[in-house]
Amino acid sequence: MERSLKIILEEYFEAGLGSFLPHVSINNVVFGYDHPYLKVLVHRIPGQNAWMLPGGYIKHEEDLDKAVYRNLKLDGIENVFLRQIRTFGDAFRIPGLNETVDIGNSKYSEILRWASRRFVTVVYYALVKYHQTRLINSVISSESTWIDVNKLENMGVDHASIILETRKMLVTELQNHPVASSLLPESFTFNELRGLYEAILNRSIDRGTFRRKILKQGIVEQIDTRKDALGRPSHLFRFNEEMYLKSLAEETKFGF
Amino acid sequence: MERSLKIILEEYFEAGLGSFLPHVSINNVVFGYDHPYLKVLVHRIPGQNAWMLPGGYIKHEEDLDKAVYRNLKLDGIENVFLRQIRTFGDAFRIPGLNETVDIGNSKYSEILRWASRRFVTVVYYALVKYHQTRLINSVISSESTWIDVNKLENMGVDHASIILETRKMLVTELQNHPVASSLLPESFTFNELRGLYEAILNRSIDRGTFRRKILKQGIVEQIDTRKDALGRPSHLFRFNEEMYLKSLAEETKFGF
DNA sequence: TCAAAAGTGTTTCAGCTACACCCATGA
DNA sequence: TCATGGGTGTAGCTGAAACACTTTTGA
Repeated sequence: MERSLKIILEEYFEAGLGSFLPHVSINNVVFGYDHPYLKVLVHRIPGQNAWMLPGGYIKHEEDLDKAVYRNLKLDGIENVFLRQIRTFGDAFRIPGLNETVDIGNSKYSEILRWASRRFVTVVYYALVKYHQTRLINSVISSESTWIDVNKLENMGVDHASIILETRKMLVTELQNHPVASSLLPESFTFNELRGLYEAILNRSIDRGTFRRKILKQGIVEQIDTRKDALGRPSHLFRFNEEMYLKSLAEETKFGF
Repeated sequence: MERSLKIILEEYFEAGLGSFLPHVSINNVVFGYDHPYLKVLVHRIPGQNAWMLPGGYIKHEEDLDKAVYRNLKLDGIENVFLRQIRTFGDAFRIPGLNETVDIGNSKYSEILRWASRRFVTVVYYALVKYHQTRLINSVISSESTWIDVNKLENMGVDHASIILETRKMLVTELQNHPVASSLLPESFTFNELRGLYEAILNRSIDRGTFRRKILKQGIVEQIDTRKDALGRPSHLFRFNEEMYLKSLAEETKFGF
């Protein structure tokens, strides 16, 4: 296992350590919705037990946002809703990292030494359409998977707490903007939409109240009727692009 | 002027360029309230025309937050409410920076070269009690001053847009948490408190509605009566520390 | 005709808005 | 007694919550 990690790292850094900004990394919290579960994307590199958030580094003349898109693409993630959360910058946020440094002289040791220095990490969250996403095992990870956001087990370094903080931001985001559109397929039923809201907010919502509230916002429109399920068939809806963009751009207005 | 800038920079970097993380900087948007104006703190270094946000760099084994406090203290700013906004990371966010680089070999040139490379900047905002603050002209600036947040003129690089974005975050913050306590003196009248809300939200608020709303939250308590002004004397209030902390910690609950 | 799920009606309650009115003070 | 600002009362509106009711389908 040790050997394949070596190869993987050398491949990832093939352009040389000098092509990346030192001391700055990126981490992405990628949310997906698999009715009725809210999930988050994690990685595991060979020979390691703990799950990690996907991440990467920034090239010297690359915009921060561009670097995030590039890294997401390595996992097969495209067409996402992307937003920055914040930067985590405690000097020793990754406990004991320095102890793992090899003292050899190979390129591998050089990489390990580089990656084991102090890093400030800029965290983004991304919302993707779960069922339209095909994960790729990128150069840096041999295993990618979705885990239930309420069952974070075996997360490495400070990534569990990063996910928890990001989850709170997602709640705030949902209350201000109809971001659900980025997590659902083209068409969906009201039940699926409500399930998503319930998953994010982590509580149940009255069916009638929910329906009226969403309909009044005018962000969804009926397109069809589904006849495949048990019980009374439900209508299919899609997001009204125009209204959706409009309410995305709107200033949040509440309180005073 | 050129000469004093040289001295100043050499002083600031006396411990050597190696003591700071390269490519990462900090900028602070410091808000103060001088009834009825919301103000922001800016700097100007010798020989320069444009105003800049105060800022600095992070030491190798220094927490990000600690670096921010250290840099604020250089300006005489202490006891602040501090929150991270986001990180600005466009590769060329500072246009034409490289053109200013001298090609000499002095320590001064070395500093200029170091500071002219690509920087990712982590932006914080701070709320301070304007009338309890005495600005210090720190090593890095020869001029510090408060400017009206609605009259941003002659701001350098991308700092005007950073202030504008931060101002929006402040609005959101105010709607979720009673951050006004960090901007007002110990005691204040309802009119001053309302003036602050109006300054931040940039609109007028009904007197009666405002008073009832604040009183119901229980975050202020009456302490005295002021008799020095024209017209009917107003009551003086102070923030109730307990209730204030409680509502700071509260999850924002609105919308669904 | 029954279970299951979609969809609607309706009552109640809370909170905000706007504006009018009253109060306390100094000139 | 008037101007100036502080402080209160209240009618009307809006919208959320809760829950009961109706509708449409498959078995």
